[in-house]
Amino acid sequence: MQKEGDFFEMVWQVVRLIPKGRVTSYGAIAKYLGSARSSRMVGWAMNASHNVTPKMPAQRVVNRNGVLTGKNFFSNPMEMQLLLESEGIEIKDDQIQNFEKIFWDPSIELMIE
DNA sequence: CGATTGACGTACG
DNA sequence: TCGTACGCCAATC
Repeated sequence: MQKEGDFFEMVWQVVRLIPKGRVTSYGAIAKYLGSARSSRMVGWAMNASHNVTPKMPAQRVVNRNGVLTGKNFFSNPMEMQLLLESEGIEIKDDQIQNFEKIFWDPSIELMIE
């Protein structure tokens, strides 16, 4: 039935697959879905994620800069950082440290054959 | 129904 | 190298 939300569903599914202590970017997810330039749609999908269950670790999704751009969309902006820090991710000034090291690329980790 | 915005990213100057 | 403009697609005004 929710076929009109296939794109959103895919985004949510990928986000749920993000391992603990790892993060990914909107562009990576969009690229994995086949539309690297549709990164905005990923953001929209996350915005709709508030109405989806189970709640996905949206805190693990950041922009390509490694900055917590969507922290303002959480119940409490600092909650996003706290959640990431709780997973072992180091954050400084809303920016993820060692972003390249903990970066989780679905198109690579999920291994598209 | 048309125009604007939006949790981004890439291209161009 | 940094700043600005444009593009994607969908939802909202």
